[in-house]
Amino acid sequence: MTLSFFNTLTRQVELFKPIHPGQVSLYTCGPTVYNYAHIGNLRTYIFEDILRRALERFGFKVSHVMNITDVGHLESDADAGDDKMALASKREHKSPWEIARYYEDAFFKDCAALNLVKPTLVCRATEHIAEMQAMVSKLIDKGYAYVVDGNVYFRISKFADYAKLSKRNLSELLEGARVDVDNRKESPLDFVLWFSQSKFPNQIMKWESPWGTGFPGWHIECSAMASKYLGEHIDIHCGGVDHISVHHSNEIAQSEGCFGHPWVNTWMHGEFLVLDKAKMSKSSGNFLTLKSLEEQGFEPLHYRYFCLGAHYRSQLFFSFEALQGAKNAFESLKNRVISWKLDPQKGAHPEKAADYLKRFNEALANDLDMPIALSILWEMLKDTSLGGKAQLDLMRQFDQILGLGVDNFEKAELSPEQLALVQKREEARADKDWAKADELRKELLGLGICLKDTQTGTDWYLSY
RNA sequence: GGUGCCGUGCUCGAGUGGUUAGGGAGCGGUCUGCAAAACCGCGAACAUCGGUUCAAUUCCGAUCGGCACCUCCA
Repeated sequence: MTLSFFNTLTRQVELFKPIHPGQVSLYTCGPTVYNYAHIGNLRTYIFEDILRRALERFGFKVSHVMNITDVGHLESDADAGDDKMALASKREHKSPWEIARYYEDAFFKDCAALNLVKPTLVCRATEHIAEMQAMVSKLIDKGYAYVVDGNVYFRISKFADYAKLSKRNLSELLEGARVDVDNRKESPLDFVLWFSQSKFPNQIMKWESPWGTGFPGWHIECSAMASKYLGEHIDIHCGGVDHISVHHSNEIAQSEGCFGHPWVNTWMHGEFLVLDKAKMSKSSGNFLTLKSLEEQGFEPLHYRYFCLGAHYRSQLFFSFEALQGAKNAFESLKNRVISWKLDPQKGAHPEKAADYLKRFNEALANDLDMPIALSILWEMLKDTSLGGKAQLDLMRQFDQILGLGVDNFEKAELSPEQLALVQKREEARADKDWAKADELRKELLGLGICLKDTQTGTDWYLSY
């Protein structure tokens, strides 16, 4: 069985073959840390987490690098709009550095809550200014970049393959380009590598450079850091679909211009989570965070499960109703797992487990087809001929990919007061005082506890 | 304006040239003092209009609708 992935570069599902046998270099574009990550951002990191886990299941040693964009960037290369770090800084009365560290920390807390496997290396843009400058210098030397008034721009016309990722022709892009007020550029499509002259002369985050004191363009950080830690030729680079036509196209141009050879073998992009018929936008402030979901009674893992229901290359429409469905399914799954843990029965046909695992892995290998993987999971959950023991074992293996935290599923503890109520009801039942028993049941239900009368006594579980 | 993707039952969401996806919700049943959980069963779909074909939800075209990208953005 071999992994296959959809490669944006070729627009096809391809058999995955690493550059070095048994090893994979993976670069995933990280967050810009001027605000909380919203659930749309997080969907992409969940997709990348499944990818990471899949690679490891198939035996690869993965070097996974993620950047943290902690430098402020303008809304466009044309020096228009606002610097989001500076805005946040003003809003919260903190220095840009404090803002960056605060939201970086918040981001990793969200990741942990979603059971995302940590990248093997996380790197901050502000700690790699020298590497970026070195790359910019090299691009100038090779004629791929030019300096105007202290700003450095990438010369698109020099890089013939500029549209190879976006599959759009240059004249089309030029026609579509919005009015560009930066007349320092040779072409509207040229993008900034280094900014010394911006409308923010009092920029707090700034560094000395051969071209003037300023800050790097947005795209250069990924190229500089990816090559520093993963080399000049990497296996997989991921991000959201919005990055295809600008950010990643620019990264390819500057990296391949600099190195003189192809840079990334496989480009993978996660589709958007769509909310209220509009995409969630971090910069417009219209977004939901993990915290907003928690305030409505949803745990981070409910959201993770919700995301697994759709293929990463399909748009996923968010609604609280749909999330509630995911929550119900997740809790039902959890209760099954707990019952297996408490009473691992041997089934009539535990040997069928191997087939379920094979089918699950096949779905995974087929461009991370999690909706199919989930349907196999549910088929397995309901197949009592396997027996709880085999089902639990299989569930643990599935969960190495799904990341739902099966090992942490435990029967919740009741407080002594709650246990006393359960006891009181049992006594009422023994006395056949049904009215009192029902009243106590109702009281417990108000505390989120459902009772289940069995032959061996009264059992309980948490309602959801 | 340009480019691309998509349109499946009450809902979310896979998939396929002829044969059951799956989850949630709903309904009926078994079980129960009553419940709950579990289990069994049930209903219901492929935007519209043409075309290709023995056969189309699946292929082709048009229309309508939605979304995304072209600008910081997952």
